[in-house]
Amino acid sequence: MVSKPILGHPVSDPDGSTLRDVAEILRLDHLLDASDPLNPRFTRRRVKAGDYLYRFGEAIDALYVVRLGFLKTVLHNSQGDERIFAFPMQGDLLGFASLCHDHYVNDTIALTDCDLVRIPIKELLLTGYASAQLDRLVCLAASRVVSVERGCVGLAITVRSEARVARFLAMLAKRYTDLGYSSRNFILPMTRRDLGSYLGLTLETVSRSLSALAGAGIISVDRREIRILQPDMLKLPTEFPFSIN
Amino acid sequence: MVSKPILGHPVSDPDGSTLRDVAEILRLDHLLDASDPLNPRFTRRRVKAGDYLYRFGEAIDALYVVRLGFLKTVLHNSQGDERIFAFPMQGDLLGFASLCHDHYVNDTIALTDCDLVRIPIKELLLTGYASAQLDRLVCLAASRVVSVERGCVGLAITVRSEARVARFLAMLAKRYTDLGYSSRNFILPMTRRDLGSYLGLTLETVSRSLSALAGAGIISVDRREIRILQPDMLKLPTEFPFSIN
DNA sequence: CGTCATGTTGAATATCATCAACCACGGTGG
DNA sequence: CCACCGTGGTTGATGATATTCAACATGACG
Repeated sequence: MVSKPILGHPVSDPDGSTLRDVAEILRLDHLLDASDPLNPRFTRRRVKAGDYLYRFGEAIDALYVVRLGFLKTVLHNSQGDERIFAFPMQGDLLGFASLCHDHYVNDTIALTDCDLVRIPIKELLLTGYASAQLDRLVCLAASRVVSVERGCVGLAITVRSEARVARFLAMLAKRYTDLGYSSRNFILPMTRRDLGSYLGLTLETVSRSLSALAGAGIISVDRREIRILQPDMLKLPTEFPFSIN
Repeated sequence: MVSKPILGHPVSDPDGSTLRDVAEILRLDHLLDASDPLNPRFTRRRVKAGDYLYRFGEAIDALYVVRLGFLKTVLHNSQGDERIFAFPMQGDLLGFASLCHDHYVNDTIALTDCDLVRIPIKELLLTGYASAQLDRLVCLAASRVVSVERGCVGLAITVRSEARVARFLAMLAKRYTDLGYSSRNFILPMTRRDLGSYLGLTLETVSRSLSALAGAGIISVDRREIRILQPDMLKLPTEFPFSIN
């Protein structure tokens, strides 16, 4: 099942990936030179739902690219409560913020069973070898990380809670569309609490906002199952003029 | 004046910078190989207070590293109001979020007279030449951008307005310390409105929060002039356990 | 079948935005 | 020199909105 094609990109080996595989997962394969048959091979890593990909403070030895599944990126403060600031999914780069430190600066936890490609730091920061192409890939993927996270800042600041939730759903739907999945029906991979932490709201407010959107006939909600009835109505409030992704 | 040493890092040429200069401004010079005397030379760019460094939608041709001064990074939405999501200062990398697009994805405006080093995109994404070292520098500087911006997300989401303002001041003080300036007395380079836009507050709330902190004896405020009286009290509410920077 | 995690909904309270008045400062022009 | 005006900043009163505390519903799992 894992070795099957993902969105039309066949994977040569269930336990390893070429640089080309990585580029395809990142949707940056158009930037790769057609040559390079003897690419480095990257190992695969699988993480079960609820397990940690890495923990705050661990020595950083690799970045990851998500091939399948959902995760959450969590920061714990000294009082013990947590703040989620990203829900990485297929095609996202993980660990980049930690690169300039010598340890991971957050916890990253799988929300669903996940399948990732492991990019060793050595591979990345070493001069020579095929690193030039890899550097370019990582640079551009990282740029996208920044770009997306800026959207999230705007999202978290927007005043009306209903608008925040609506925009989050719109962003998620857009990402599903880009990946070739249905953007009308999907499952929220995170709890209301997680979503609230991400959006800067309490879980009750998230629940109320979802109910309100459902009451207005814009979506229908059944626990984690979301059905978008009026896509246009989701994006309208305080839309930002750059593409999230 | 511009050609004078900055924080002990002499600059060889007032109108050009070597890769080593860039590394020093980024405070990443320890990562550079000692060799490479024939580095690429980067041009300097000066921007007057109030002027644009670049505008949303312009074709992206360069990243910038701030050598001196303060700027603001602004996103305008369709309704015409603006949202600030960064106040780049000395040692910061600019434009990285735009790298994965073919145009700048925000407006960047100088708050004070600024002096920047221009890093052409061609230089960056070209294989060969001294690009390996430059790539490494940019990658790590970009990682820091992400790291800092995540702190800002947490900042913008934190519930109490007073805590947001306090944490912002603490962050700014820390950055001044790192640059070798006084962390007890400094001038806010931005208006209350800008600060509010950045923190997700109105300018009135920012003003009130500053007054409240002053009333508690934690700081003293005279328009843009801030004096920190009790540094410990600034960081206490909802402190995040990773270093901003 | 009970227990736990998750989610919904209600009522009371705290907090921030809004609207508004006012002050200080810097520049311009009479 | 001073009146005038615009920008930036402070402070107050009021109302909208989200949080908090709480009760209850539902589904998963042993």
